[in-house]
Amino acid sequence: MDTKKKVSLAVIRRLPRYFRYLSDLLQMDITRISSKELSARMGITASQIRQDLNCFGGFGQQGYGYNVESLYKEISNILGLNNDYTTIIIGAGHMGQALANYGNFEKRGYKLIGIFDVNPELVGRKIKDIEISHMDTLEDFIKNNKVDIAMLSVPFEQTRCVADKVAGLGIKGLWNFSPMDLKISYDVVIENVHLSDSLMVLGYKINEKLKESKQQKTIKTSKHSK
Amino acid sequence: MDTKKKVSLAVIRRLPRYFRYLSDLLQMDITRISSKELSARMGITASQIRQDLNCFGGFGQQGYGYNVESLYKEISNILGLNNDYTTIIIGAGHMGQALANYGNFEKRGYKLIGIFDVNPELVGRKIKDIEISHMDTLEDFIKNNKVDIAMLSVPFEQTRCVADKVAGLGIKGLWNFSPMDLKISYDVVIENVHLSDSLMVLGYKINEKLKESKQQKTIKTSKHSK
DNA sequence: TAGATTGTTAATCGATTAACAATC
DNA sequence: TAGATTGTTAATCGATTAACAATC
Repeated sequence: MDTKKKVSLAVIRRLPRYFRYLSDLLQMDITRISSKELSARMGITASQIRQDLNCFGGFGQQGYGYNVESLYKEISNILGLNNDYTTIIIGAGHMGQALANYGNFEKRGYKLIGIFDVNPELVGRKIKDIEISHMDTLEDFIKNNKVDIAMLSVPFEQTRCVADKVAGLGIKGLWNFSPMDLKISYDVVIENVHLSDSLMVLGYKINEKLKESKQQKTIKTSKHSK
Repeated sequence: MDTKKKVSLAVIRRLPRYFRYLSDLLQMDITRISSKELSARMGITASQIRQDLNCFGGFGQQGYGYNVESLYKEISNILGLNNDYTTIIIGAGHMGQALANYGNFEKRGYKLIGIFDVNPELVGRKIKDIEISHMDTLEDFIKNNKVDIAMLSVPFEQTRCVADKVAGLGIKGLWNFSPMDLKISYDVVIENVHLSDSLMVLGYKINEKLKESKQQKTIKTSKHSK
């Protein structure tokens, strides 16, 4: 029946950006915006903005543009930000702690309800009113609580095993911080972060720019020498 | 002169993945690999692998495939992992501390040489032998030391200002952890992380899957009721 | 030599951009 | 009504995949 074409991941990955820019506009008390204006702000084409938004519905009005507040709400809805997901953090090392302490997730409806680690020195300590529990209690916890998302910040070697375990227990999504591409047999959605990949790409870009400027110099020099 | 076409970002973003898989193969003492085998492991087409690698050179050999070690080295080189970049962390909150404590960056040639924060309670404390300095000393530090990369983990509101400052001081790359798209006038390369965007995408995917399975149920039910 | 597998060209697919009729 | 701007179709561009001659 519903033969709507599936929205491409490229579009999805732009949604949080739209959300951020609309949120900014809202804060600046701007009530309406045209695709052209938004295009100038975001640095993408107006055509793409209209194309993107129309994957989900006709949110605009000819001759007027888009109402900032209602578009903001629409995109929140599409992203599921009104859904009140529950999350747990597995691995309370430095990265796990940073995630636990990051307040913005709660604001967006991601409620942290548990933190787990194997390290007895960490177990019992509290982060933001949540006590770190031992990994041994993880299985029972998931069975007794509705847990939507597990944030994985365990060491590389343990990632696969932990991921498989929680996936088997019926968690819906995995947010993976380990530099490893998770492939899970269970019916679970995965989003990889791969910080080190990102840093390597930065390194590449720097390298590239350096080479370019060297080449520029060479060209200049050879001109002079002629 | 050099009319080679610029390699697309899509290809660049796959390089760290190749690097990881080759690193794994090396550890497993596998000396050669065909694009077909690698394809099976990585879940991308053999064609794409060959196409990607050929952007940088003919690293393989007909009838044989690729030598794992030499390909590994080639990709390290392309990514600039033998370059010994120096880095500083600006913002020593939880995320900054997590970054400082993450050992793998050093291994890849990213050497942390400074950490900065405005918080007097943090200034003076040490992370991995590096004392946290006050932000006021940042400018002098960059002038007196070659700093390639600044990792920005400051609060949202301060990101733009800090980014502009360090860019003006001649830093080559910015690794931005704030949920804000940096646009810098200076000649600096930027890589954004945007963790919250990633989490929102995960939320979307979960939402989507949920809708699908509900639809499935509806279809089943309507069949029964017929 | 025969088999395997690359490098590379051509075909396909998908995503972005341009154009414009519809309409507020 | 005239001007603005959308929604949407068509054109273009780029990225992925298929195919195969070259060659180890």
